[in-house]
Amino acid sequence: MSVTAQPGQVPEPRLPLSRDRVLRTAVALADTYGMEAVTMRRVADELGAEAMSLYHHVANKDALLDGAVDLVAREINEAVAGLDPVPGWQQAVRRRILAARDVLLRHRWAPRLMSTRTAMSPEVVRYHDRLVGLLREGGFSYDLAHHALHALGSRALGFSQELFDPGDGATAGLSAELAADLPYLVGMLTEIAHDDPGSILGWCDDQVEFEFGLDLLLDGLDRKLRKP
Amino acid sequence: MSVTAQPGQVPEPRLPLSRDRVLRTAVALADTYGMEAVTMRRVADELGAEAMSLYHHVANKDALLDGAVDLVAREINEAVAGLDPVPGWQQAVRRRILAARDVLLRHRWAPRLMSTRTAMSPEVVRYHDRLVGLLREGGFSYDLAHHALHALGSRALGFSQELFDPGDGATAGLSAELAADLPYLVGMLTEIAHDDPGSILGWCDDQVEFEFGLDLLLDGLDRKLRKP
DNA sequence: ACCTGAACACCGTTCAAGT
DNA sequence: ACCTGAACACCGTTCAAGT
Repeated sequence: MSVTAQPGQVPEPRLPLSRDRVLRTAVALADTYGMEAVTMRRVADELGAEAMSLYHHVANKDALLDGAVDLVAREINEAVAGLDPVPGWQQAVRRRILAARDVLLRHRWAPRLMSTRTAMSPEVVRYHDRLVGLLREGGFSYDLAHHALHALGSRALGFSQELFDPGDGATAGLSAELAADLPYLVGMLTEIAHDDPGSILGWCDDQVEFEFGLDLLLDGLDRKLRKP
Repeated sequence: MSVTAQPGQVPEPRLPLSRDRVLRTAVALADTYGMEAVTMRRVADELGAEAMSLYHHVANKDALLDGAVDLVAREINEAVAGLDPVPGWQQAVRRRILAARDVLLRHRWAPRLMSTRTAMSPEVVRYHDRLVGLLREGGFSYDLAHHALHALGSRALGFSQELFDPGDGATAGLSAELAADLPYLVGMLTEIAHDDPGSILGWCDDQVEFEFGLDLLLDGLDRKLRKP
């Protein structure tokens, strides 16, 4: 129903669409309902428009997803830019990466999308440029910095691939039959359950494990830096 | 056209479908044409059947993909089982992971799928059980082995997330304007191009970088093992 | 210029029906 | 039991048409 403006009532003049509004809507939808809710029809609906209208602001769905990733990466760069300087390259890199991680924890769909996108996000590239800058200031050769980026992989941006999410019942799914074939995993689970009772379901603290892996890499890099 | 058997000619009695045939066909399709070719209709077509027939052997598409991942993981476990024993936990783990990687290089679609699947593959779990076994024999506590699995992440199975694939023109895409904002990445690229001319496009040797990161982690773990 | 409706080619999947 | 055709609800996208 199209209505002309009425006196004394909000005319609802519907903001015109724009690339930025489209991308922000996609991000908001993914934040709230997950990636599978991000369809052209749904995004348009949220904006009070038709699916086809989006194509005037975004080349196609791939471009829309690329744009959404770029928006999140910009948020990371802004968070990282606000960080106080810290002495020591290792601490500086560590804090920067954990700050990036904080942003990604607010957009849990983003890591998977980032690793799927084929086009590279300018903001993601920018993030890595600044990270190399931090390493250079810490005394890294470009060659070692390059290896460092590869070694860190997705950890540089604050996430790492979790192969199983023990949260959804890794142990619960272990039938007695299956367990018999998995002596080491069962041993690991039972011992840790004994040391720390009540932690068997969802027993892996993601943050702790992420930092463990990160520190292992940073320590190793520091050693290579000192005696190449 | 349905034909009755004719004398002197192959009757083409079409093998009956089976879960195994369905899964193998899915893997073969993905190997040859990539994941996007794996649709219910296409898999059925390849088997000379209708899409709906697959549902008698596989619960739905998700189950089909889970099964395909499991098939690849089984291939990894078989390859790994054939490895000669090696002294030293670090070398043993290293060789096992690189053997897993060799298998995944034959199924390039599999890593992405493995990290997307929500259900856990029995064969993937089995792989990790044996890996923990190797660590235990090397003197790891269950606690350190647990941290080690998390630290290795997808590297344990032989892959790691590449954020950009420099193969598709990372440097080519750098306009002069953009480059001005990326002093460190440009510096890195130009220096390495100078040291190793002709390697600018696709200059990152995936295998070398994978092993660099892997060794960094294994060295770090060894240090923790010796003085906890 | 920006937006839209109808239509197309493609999904995964349900259901009732065939053998 | 195993397999199938038609149909449904949902995609992304093209196109011609509206303002």
